[in-house]
Amino acid sequence: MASQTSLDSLPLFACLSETDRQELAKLAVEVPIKKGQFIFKEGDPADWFHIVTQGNVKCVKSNPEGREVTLKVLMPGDLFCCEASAFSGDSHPGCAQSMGEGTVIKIHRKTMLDVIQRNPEAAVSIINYLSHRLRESQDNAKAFALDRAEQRVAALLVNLAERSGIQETQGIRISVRLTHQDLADMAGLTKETTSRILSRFKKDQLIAGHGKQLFILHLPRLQEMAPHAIP
Amino acid sequence: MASQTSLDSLPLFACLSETDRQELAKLAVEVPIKKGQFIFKEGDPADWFHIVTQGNVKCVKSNPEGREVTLKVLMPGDLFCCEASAFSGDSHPGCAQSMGEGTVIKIHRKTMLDVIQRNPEAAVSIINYLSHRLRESQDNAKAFALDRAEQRVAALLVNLAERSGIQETQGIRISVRLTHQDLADMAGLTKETTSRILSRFKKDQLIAGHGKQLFILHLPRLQEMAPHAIP
DNA sequence: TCCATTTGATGATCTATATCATTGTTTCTT
DNA sequence: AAGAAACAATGATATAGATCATCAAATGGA
Repeated sequence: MASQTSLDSLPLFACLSETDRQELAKLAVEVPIKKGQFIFKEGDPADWFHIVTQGNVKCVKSNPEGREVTLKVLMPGDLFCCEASAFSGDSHPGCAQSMGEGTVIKIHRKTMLDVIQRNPEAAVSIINYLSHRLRESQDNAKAFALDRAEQRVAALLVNLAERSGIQETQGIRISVRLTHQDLADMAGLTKETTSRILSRFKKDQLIAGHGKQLFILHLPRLQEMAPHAIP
Repeated sequence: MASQTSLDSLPLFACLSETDRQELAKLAVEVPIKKGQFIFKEGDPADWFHIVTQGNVKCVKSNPEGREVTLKVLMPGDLFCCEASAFSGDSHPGCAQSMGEGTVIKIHRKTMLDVIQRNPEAAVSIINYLSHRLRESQDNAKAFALDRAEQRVAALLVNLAERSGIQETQGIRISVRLTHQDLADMAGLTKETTSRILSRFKKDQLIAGHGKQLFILHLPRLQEMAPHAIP
């Protein structure tokens, strides 16, 4: 059973009545997650709807040779597994793996369907969320198909800065701790190529970083490097 | 105003009451489309919800150098532009271009929102549709990031066979007419690479084709070549 | 039906990024 | 705090697929 406060703070459920929210809190399950732990794996039945409340979770797919792509790094508040047609009860199309200590809330598919049936506004929130995720995913696919390694890394850094950046004196700190391999998996590159590009960015004073602590020093130049939509 | 019959045949609206459907038909606009015509372009305001009723429409994105990716080829019955957050009134993240003669139905964002608010089942249909599209798009991104050219072409042919294939004596005919450039744009490759791979497939008796008429001769072998989900 | 235009096939060459390899640095574990 | 393990930096080399180029075949508009 999830604590009342964790559900209250989710914009997704902001539109629910107090009673409905209490009802939902009773049926939701809060689970702690540890670094590296799989919340579900590709092919598992998708009976639960998940929401990250603390920490970060990555959605990954891999090929038989063991190479991986990270399709999305989830931040607190993000839904996941809905992309797996949790609603229609399909199996998971990819793995969800915790990137550190954290918590997720699990809500059963049926409970969620019930909430949606009774709250058209919640349904619209979810539709908007999914539209947004679809758009992101298509952007990503486009980047893999058309953009150069350097552009992809620049776009990735901009995205991370926007989604998890904290303004500090030295620059924008990326609050998610990521290895070069993690970044490579997100950009669809090898760790070596990613490392070389980051070295170049450091030399050009676009970023700084000791170890896994990353700082964006010059966001505008990175934004310029990342491909723009065509007018 | 859209004809009653075209709306009736859409699974998406199957759950609506007769009255609601008539209401919707009155507010929906049916538009003929010609080959090459843009239904909307990247950046246009997304005020309309579109459904293909006849013909094929492709969703494309391009880079400043003029290279293109086709993110999806829509068949009759497919929604589009919803991925553009039509619901929240954003602008289109990509272009929609007709691949031949056809028809689309346009429903205004507000009308659609209204239908959803009053019909929770319609909302659930749309959520399922979006989940499915997100899943597809993520599969696609994974393929661009990890799969080889040949695997991507094989997977593309399998997908086309499933979605538009017609069993005939010679094999499965792909009912959508596509040039090598079209296939290349879908697989994230150049037309030359695609052409070479198709030549190889022809030599190996996996496919056949005169001109733009494509036949799948050996679906199982193509399915084997296309990457599988890992168990 | 004929000719212009678009599309397909295929060779030669180039290049961005992967792969392989090594050494130094940071981060965990106890 | 020390040693083990994971990670980063960077050079050398390989390669899948892009690019450039040419000619043949199919398609479509007059």
